[in-house]
Amino acid sequence: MSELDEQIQNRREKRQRLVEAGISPYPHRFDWDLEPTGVRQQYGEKAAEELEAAGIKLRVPGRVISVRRQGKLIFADIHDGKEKLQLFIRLADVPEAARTVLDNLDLGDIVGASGTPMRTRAGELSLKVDDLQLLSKAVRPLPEKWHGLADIETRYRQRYLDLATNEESRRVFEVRAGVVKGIREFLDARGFLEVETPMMQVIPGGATARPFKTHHNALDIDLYLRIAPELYLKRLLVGGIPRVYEINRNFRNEGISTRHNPEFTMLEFYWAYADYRQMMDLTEELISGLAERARALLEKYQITWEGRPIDLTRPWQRLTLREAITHYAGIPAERLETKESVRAVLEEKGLEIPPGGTYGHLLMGLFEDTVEEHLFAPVFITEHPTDVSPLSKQRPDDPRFTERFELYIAGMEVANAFSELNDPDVQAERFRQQVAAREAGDAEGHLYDADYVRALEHAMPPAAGIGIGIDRLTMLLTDQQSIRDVILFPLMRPEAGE
RNA sequence: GGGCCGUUAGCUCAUCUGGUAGAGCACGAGACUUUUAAUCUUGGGGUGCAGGGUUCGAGUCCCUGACGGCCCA
Repeated sequence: MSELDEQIQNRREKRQRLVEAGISPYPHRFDWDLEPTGVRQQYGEKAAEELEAAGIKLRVPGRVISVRRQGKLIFADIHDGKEKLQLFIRLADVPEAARTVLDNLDLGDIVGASGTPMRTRAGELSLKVDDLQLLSKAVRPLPEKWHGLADIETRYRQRYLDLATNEESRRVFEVRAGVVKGIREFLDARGFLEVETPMMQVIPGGATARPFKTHHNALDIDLYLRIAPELYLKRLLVGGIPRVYEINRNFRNEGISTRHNPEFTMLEFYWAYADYRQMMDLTEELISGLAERARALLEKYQITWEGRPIDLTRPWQRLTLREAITHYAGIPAERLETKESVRAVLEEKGLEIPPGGTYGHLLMGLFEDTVEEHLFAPVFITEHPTDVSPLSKQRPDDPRFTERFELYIAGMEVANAFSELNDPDVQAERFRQQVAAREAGDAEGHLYDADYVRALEHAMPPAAGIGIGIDRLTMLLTDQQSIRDVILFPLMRPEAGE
């Protein structure tokens, strides 16, 4: 018999013995007073005499993660996913049924203990147990406790084992929840309305990406999983919701990497009567606040990336795209003014000429290849070319560029925002240009959305809008280098035999 | 899609140049009434990712494939 089969069989036999003794291995409920974390919070500071004098009775549930048997005395640690509590059990103190449970107890079992908080000779806060109940029998063993579960593949495929054994992993997802909660509090306090817009769309818009395709049988139409909620949220601006946001999933049918999962979570919000400069101020405030929250949850002195501290002190640097290229790649400003001169720079540096081939594509390509990697401290990169920003408002003084910014922190693009284009005729023309580019072979060009143009014809207030990737933001705040470490169940190829 | 790396006991990892696969934890049996990575005695546990090849002999060398990781596109 293999090792694993043997352990499982042992556990199943123990379970059978319990059943034969009239003890259910899966009872229906347990009325409890505190979990281990709560017991620590409430009694962690109390002295031994104080606890003894108080003589409090508590019922505490948790998973057994460690057992130290010492003759007629048993020490066991139970865990609630966050903290552990030691059970101090004298066999003489507990009823027959509890002794049967203890005789057949395994690591990983979930139990409910009744007893009195006390302190052992070694000073460890413990529950002096007078009764113990099995709440759920584990017939399969947990990974070893000391090293935890290290195998990356198993951590992603069997996240429950990762969470059950690795404290750090659990923390990351607590921070993620804190980030989302913090965003809601921040926006709700400023009068933003949270909404949900379609995930299944007839015309996938609002971003440049390849969509997932699906089909609705009753209507017999092809649908696409959304690549962004943008165009729907702006329809709501037209409809008279001047401050609106959505935190939800987007889907992009592209490669998988440490920074890309096919489904990922985005915050988008739209703020009527404001422009992209005001949006930069608000973004600083929002993300600084979220960083504070993350620091508190992680009990960290400072946010770090690959161990290197990130200085989030405001205000953050603001550079135009062209200034950034001049500063980081040493290209004179005058060489960034025309398509031909930018192409010459790319050729001189031996860099790839991006497809699409417009001035904007070339300038963005140069930026990505020479600047992005240097952007560690938070920096707003502004004024992206108009032809790569089909939903952004142009600068009044130079229509080649838009009122747009991307926020970079630790080399990662964290946010993308702009003053929203609300002239219906200009928007229609931009869509036409995108469609033409698509027909010329640019697979990522936007599709023409006639209803969206019609909505703009009814007047959309001037507004600034932003998209912030929740996964990447969580990576940044928790110092996790892979997006798979901040998504509970990242997409994996199915295991053999599935 | 390309390059490099990984896959050995339930878990974490060893096994130099090819010569009968080991440890710690976990597991079984026993001892122990203040342990906390408990300790002590003792025992069991392997399709070395899969398939093919070279060889007297392959976990180890070669080829193909699967899954995963990192980097690049």
